[in-house]
Amino acid sequence: MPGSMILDSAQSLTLRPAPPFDFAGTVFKPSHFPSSDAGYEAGIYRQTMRWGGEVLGLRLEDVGNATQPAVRLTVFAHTPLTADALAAVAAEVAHRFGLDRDLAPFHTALAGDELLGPVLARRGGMRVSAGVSLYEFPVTAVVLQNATVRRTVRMMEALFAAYGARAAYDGVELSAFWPPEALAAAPEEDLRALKVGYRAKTLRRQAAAFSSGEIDEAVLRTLTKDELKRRLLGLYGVGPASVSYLLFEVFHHYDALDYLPPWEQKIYSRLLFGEALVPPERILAEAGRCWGEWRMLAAHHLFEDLFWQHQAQPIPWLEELIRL
DNA sequence: CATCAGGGCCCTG
DNA sequence: CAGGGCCCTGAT
Repeated sequence: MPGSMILDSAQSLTLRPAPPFDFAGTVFKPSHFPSSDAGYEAGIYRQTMRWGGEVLGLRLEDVGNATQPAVRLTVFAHTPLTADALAAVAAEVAHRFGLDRDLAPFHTALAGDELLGPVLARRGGMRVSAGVSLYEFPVTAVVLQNATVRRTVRMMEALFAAYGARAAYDGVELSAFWPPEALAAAPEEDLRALKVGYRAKTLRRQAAAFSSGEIDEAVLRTLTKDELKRRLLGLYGVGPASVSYLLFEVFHHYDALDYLPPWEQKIYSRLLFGEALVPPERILAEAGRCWGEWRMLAAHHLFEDLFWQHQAQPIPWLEELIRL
């Protein structure tokens, strides 16, 4: 990998999400596998972002309070962005981190929920967020398939090392994603050398779909959930599990809980029923009954809250499920 | 040493 | 719609 690029131009602006807002719960999802393109420490979130052919460095910091939430966004770049480009980046960041959404109706509807109420009191205002792009998200879904977390992390880092970049800014050095063209052009055997196995084919085909312009995220954002789901399932390597993640984390459909993969099944079995393993249909039915159109958002709150608790004080049964 | 499942999905019959 | 196969690892 070439040396890291220095991003020494910094431009800042302030984003103002509607209350309630939880900064930490929004930028850092403890249930996600760690990856070197992002980091959260001492109340500051940093991640790289490939944007318009450039690698940018983002820094997000909480500068608000309960009644007037505010996020200071600083965009680091090799050369300063134009005012329009900076505004476009800010709008994209606001979208990716759900800062353009209002969770007040969700809170009003479910503050009295037996399971969710206490979680909302602790972590109320946590947004649904995915820092990565629509192309990058399926990459992370693909390295999760049929793999334990340890292997997922290795595959992801091997891909960063071979095809990504390194960016130094704001006192840190982080990895950055590659443009889809880079993987679309890579020989399958080169990818296999990174020990991604059968995923090599998937990664190439997805990269090709994005580099050819066949996918237009702006158009996808305007589709209904069902139509969007149909289109996303057309992406090679995206099946029922990945499409749920996409609908929820990238497109912010708060009701995208119609399928439960095995790992989630185990965790929600404990959370909702206090049992080791409950059939997925029963979990889905219970979520629909309790939370209706908010079912995935509510489930996400319970899920992340559990991982926050686990960080503070390890939970044995969860420890076993997070097999590194 | 062999076997198997893992935070799926594709393809075939 | 069911089930085999897929890369590689770590657990058994």
